[in-house]
Amino acid sequence: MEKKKKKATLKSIAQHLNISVTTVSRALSGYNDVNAQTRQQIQEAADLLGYVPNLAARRLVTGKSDAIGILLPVSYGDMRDHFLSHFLLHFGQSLYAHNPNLDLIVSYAPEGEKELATYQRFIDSQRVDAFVVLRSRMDDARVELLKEQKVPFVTHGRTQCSDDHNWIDTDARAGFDLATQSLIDKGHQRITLLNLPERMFTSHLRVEGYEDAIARAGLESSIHTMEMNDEIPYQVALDLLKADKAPTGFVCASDVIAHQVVKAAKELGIDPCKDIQIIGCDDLPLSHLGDPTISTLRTSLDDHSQAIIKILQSELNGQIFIPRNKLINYELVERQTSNQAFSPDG
Amino acid sequence: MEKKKKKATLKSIAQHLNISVTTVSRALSGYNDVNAQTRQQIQEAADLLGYVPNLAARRLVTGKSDAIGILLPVSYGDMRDHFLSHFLLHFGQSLYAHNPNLDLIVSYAPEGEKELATYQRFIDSQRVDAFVVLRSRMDDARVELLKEQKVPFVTHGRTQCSDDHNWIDTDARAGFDLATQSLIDKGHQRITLLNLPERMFTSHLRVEGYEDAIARAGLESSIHTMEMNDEIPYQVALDLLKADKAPTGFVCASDVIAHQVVKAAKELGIDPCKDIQIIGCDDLPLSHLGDPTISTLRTSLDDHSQAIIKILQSELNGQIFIPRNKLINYELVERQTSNQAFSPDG
DNA sequence: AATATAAACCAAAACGTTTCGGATGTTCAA
DNA sequence: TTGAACATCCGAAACGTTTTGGTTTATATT
Repeated sequence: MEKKKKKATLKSIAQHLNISVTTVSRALSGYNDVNAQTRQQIQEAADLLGYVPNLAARRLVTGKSDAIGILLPVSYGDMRDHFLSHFLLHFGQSLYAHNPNLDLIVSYAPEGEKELATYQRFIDSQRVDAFVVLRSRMDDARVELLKEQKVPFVTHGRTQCSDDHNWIDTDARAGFDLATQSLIDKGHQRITLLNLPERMFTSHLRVEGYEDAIARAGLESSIHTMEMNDEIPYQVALDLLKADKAPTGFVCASDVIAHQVVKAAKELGIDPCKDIQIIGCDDLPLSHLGDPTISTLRTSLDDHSQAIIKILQSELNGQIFIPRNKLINYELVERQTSNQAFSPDG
Repeated sequence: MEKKKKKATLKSIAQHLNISVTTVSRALSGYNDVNAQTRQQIQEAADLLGYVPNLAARRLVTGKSDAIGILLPVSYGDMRDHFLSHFLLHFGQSLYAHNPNLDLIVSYAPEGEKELATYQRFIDSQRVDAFVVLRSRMDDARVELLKEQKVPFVTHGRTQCSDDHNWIDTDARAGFDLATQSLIDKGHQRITLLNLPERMFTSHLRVEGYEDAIARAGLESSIHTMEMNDEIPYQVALDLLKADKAPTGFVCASDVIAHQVVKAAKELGIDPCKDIQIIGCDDLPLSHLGDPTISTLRTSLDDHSQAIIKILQSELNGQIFIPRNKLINYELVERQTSNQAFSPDG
């Protein structure tokens, strides 16, 4: 009671019980070379004094930081990324649920010349035990750096050399096959894929899935690639819908694109739920609240987080390195733009 | 060259230059009791060897962690929060821009019995120098705890006792005055406020702003309070629109509510841009992409982040404690649901 | 009785900083 | 010539852990 507000340390517990610091330390970390009764006394004293280990001291001596780092790859104009921001929230939660003593350290390293230097500083200061690398690129210098420095990491998205590092990714191939097939099943004969640029690895996978389904049905492939903004997909959709033999089925790489197809259709007096049908991807909030509600391919961010954490965990414990990976399934959520009967005569 | 892959430390620099550790330390931290030439030599050696200070060691001795903590107040069913997730992204970015050596540590402490214990553990382990407290509540135990333990913090949102702690908040009073006034200026005679429950402090401020404008114009106040979900606001809007003397102007506490008003209006054959007009709040992505696009009150998340960081900074440097605060302005973004001429005869 | 084994404990070193309290030599005013 | 003031440097302690390499005592084995 006289120790007042002083922070409890191993030493203070030790002299409180007239015992050595070593024993207190070993008792609290569960070593078995301490007598059951002694351990209990120590535990009680620790609880009483409200002992919480000083992490800096522990980290200094062990060299481990018990922290995971995420260096945000966003740049300034790029802050509205729905996936990234929600992923962060989910990952933080999942990490805590998995182990409340693991810290998540969030910093910032936008693509560019200073990107690698930022990673290097992070590694050197030993702030984190492992990284989660977001927005992985085909040819990703971050991956090379981390591999070379032997820092554990998991990428979100595959890269060129996915064989020799950990990654998780969405199964875009299966997902876009599924979406395309569902339109085929409804009787669509002309189905188009509105895709994003090929610099992203996923874009290729979307093409593969789409073409798998198209080929199975003996239909003709029709793919349009575009940047995603508020204007271009809208124009593309407008042109497509005005053409002869316009497509009736639209599989879109993003809900944002799907939404612009809806807009273009409305403009032309085409019913976006019956005359044509549309499936997007990512299940953005606007998709289930809009008018019409937009069908979409959805993945669970919890699945993403869980998968990453599982890999991280085995990585941090394991002695030998085995590259691990995990594909996350897409689920087709059928909403108004694809859950009604298709009337090809529209 | 022979030191190969060994990590550079103060000691290694010191013996490399045949000089004391103290001097190296003081040179690198910019003290002025070291000769200019010596300092330069040290700096060069440090750069050459790629010296990066070991943060654990520094933290151990200084007792400072150079880290800001955010304990997410979300619970599991509650992960879709648009503000929170985007705020996190922005804040991380802004913090880095302000000082790349400050860590942001994200963990998790949902409202409930364990909430305070989580904070306490965080404080005791000295992981962070300061907290950002999100989703502040009127009567907030976290605030009490942090005040008592004298840990610096800023709340996002005011509390009962806002006088004696740091906070930032949106200026909901001014914002809702502005929105209401803009509808008045368009000629609306019956304007209703669709508000969120009063347990949130902001709800009161919205009422004040709304009533200020209504009173100035000599109109009649009409307020409806509801939970925000996919059903209730829709029903409320439906009932309101069907009634005699239905309101023509709708000021909504959230874009989600605004959106449901649009939906209800469409259902009843009422034009949500001309027969009635609607202003939401928060500028969710669905608002500028939807059909119609929804007018909204917007704040800049960068403003939020900057304000918090500024307060944090003076808090961490300052010796005497002066409670600081900052109101963030709302900006009225006029889109289709309020940027056309109003035709009251509809 | 001697020796091996096991159980329980501990002193001291180490981790890499920062900082306190000088120490040394040089310069300048009186 | 004295001593004060300054510029520059440094040794050693401290921060709170973990871990190494023991020692001591009791028990089991030969």
